[in-house]
Amino acid sequence: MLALVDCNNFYASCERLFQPSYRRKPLIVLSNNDGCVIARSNEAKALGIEMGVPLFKIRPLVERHGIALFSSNFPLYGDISARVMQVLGGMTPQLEVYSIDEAFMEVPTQDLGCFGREVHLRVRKWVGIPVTVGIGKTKTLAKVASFIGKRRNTLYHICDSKDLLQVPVGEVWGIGRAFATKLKRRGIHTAACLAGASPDQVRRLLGVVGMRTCLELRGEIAYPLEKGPEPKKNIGVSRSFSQGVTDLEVLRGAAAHFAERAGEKLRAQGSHAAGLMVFLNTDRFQPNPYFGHTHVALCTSTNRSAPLIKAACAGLVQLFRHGLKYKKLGILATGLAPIDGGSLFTPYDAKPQRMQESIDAINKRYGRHCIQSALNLRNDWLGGKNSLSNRYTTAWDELPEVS
DNA sequence: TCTGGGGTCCTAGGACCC
DNA sequence: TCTGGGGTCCTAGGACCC
Repeated sequence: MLALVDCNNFYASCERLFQPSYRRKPLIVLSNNDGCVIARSNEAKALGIEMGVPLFKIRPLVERHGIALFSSNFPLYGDISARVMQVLGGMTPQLEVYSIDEAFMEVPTQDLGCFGREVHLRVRKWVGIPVTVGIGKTKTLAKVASFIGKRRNTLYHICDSKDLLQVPVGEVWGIGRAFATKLKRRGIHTAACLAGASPDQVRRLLGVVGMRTCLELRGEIAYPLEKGPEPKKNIGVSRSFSQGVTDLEVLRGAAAHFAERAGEKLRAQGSHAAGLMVFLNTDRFQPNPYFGHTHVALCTSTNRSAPLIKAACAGLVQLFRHGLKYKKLGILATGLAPIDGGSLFTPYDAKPQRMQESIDAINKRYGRHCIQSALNLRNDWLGGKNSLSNRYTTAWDELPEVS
């Protein structure tokens, strides 16, 4: 049997962990630039705040009900997530960390209820975060169980066949808006109905992906538990700007920053990139937006910041058109491959490599961005985070104080 | 005025090879 | 007038996830 452990309203719960006065109060967490809602406490959900709505559309509601606002604080959420996963890792022979707030695990005992309750209690006690445990024969059924558990507000739920009747087909893991529309058009409205359909028919309608979901709902494993974390096949960094940017030099600062960040991510997973895709757009909500993208090949595969920055800036200059007001810039490292020491034909120069290692060592010891590209000094593209909480667990000068 | 960021997988079609 | 068969790799686009 498989369990899905899902942290309830994860980002909202993280904020409450260090500011308990917000318990039982409506609270929302906002995306970059305090733009959209990306997490809501149950009280905020009850007020009708939808996932993903832009803040400006719900301002009146926020003020009327005194809803607490938080800017997103990913250093905090990432650290709390790691603690939750560590606790889960101690309770199962096999854990698959699925996202920042979810993990699948093999249930090592016959007593499913006891296991579900124990997982909830242990995470609650050791980390302080509420989780819902869904148990089923497949990942998709564990997801169904978690859906029911959350709706009934229980600590855990074990999937049984009647549950599928209560789950709208669009709520099934793997069925998004487009698939749900196609299914409903053919009279398939619930998970039970999808499970009852013929897998071949579902395959013709939705392709193999849809068919796998159908099989999983019937109790047949199509997505086994994964062993270790696979290295990422793409690594991207992008940001929207709160104010439109017209100045190439400001964009260059942002491009350098993103390339440096991408380099950090590449080095962290031990990969090289062969190229860099650069994206530049104007406001997508205005008429005739500009969407530019270009690919820049790197002379040799690398994960060092300097050549990545150079490539990012080269791509940017290609895409830049005078007189436009840009709202978003992004880069994507492509052609990722593990570092293998290079081949006979790749030129290898140890010096820049050693320099990168030294920079990383200094930054690790004295703080991120202690040494960085001078281009990064131009950071006026950075948007505001008006309601940012402290990094309670990852920054010495922001630790909680007890008086 | 204000609208997130970071991923995955599958499929179809074109280029190219023998 | 007749115009093969089989394979790989790459890319773009669409669907999904949190």
